[in-house]
Amino acid sequence: MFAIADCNNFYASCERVFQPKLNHLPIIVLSNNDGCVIARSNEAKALGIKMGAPYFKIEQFAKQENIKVFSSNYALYGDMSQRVMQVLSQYAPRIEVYSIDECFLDLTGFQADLTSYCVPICKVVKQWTGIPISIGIAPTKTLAKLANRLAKQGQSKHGSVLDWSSIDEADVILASIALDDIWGISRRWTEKLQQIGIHNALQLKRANVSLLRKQFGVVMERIVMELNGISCIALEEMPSPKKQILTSRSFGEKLTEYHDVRAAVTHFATRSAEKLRRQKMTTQTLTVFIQTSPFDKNPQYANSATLQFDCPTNNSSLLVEAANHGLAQIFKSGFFYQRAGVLLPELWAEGVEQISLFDVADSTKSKQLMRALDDINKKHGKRSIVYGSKLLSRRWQMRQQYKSPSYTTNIMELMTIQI
DNA sequence: TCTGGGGTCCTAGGACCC
DNA sequence: TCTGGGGTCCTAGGACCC
Repeated sequence: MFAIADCNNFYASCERVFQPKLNHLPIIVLSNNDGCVIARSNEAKALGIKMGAPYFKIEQFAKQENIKVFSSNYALYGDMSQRVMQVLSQYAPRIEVYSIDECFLDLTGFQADLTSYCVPICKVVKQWTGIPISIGIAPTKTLAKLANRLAKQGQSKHGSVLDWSSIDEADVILASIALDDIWGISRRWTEKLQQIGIHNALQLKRANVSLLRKQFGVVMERIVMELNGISCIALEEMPSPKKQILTSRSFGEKLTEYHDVRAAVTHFATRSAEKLRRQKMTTQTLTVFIQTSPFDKNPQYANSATLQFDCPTNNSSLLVEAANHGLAQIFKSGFFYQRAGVLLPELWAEGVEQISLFDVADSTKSKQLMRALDDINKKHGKRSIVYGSKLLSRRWQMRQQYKSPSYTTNIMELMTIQI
């Protein structure tokens, strides 16, 4: 038996915790670079703001309707997420933190009425963190997600909690659910399913499984089984180690100069190395890529370069050097670059890598240097020590015009109260 | 002027092994 | 007249998630 707890309009709710005057007012949160809408309060949804809408297209409307706009503040959202997850973890022997705002709970074997068990969870999370959540309960993850969606739509007699098994005519409900509201089914598959006469969740539940397996593969087969109440997607308690690490950004403005892009790439390589070390991993491969904007009417260009290290490493200096080397190979002047990134596509656990027969580098020294670097940056602020090529330019940095303070993670940005 | 940033899994096909 | 059986690894592309 699964429950899924899902924070309502999570990013918008995080902003509201620290500005309660915004309760009941329309709020939107923008993606990095203040590009697209990625979260909306219910009031903003009611005004017709679409998920993913480019901000510059709705800016006028937002002003006109007095919608409160925020840049993404991931320091805040990440910290608030941890608080919510910590509370939830007290209510089940096993949980799976599925995303920044969602968590599966294993309720297998619980004797109590599950709805009565979960209603207080919502209350406590709200009281202790300020974040409103909804809970869906079902024998499979897929059905739990559907129950959660129905709860959010106000279709439960118990407020924000809905147990799938308490629904009298589940098939009638299923018939009213669109295909792309099902977890794992998006636009392409919706179109493909409609072509073979399947138009809603009930039809998919009753469809011929082996036929669907042939046409769509095992992923679709699992979805159909799960709709039928047969659990195929297990709870994954331990986060599995990362298989790749990507650091990339759109630039705050289009860049044409090599040194501007180089500064960005140096930063991405440094960040990637930091992520590697935090996860105690190394990489033997680095890919650096650059691209112009697909929306740009100017000539388009995109390219990448992949470099190999002699031995797996997480040394920032080596990654920065490789990224700069790769950039030199692919950079062409005359283009308006919009985005760049550094990808580490295959990772190793630190210490298990194959070293080179001829490697004479003192790896102990390298490790000590990186530890000193990380310690200093931790103690004295994130960017106390940086690589020189990052200082060539700041023009790549993203726009964040509407960012709220990092209330919970930066002592300098604590909330102030006037009496 | 202005359109995000991370990830994962599966499959088919080709190359290769004994 | 007739030419096996059982595998692995890698890659690209396509789909999906939040």
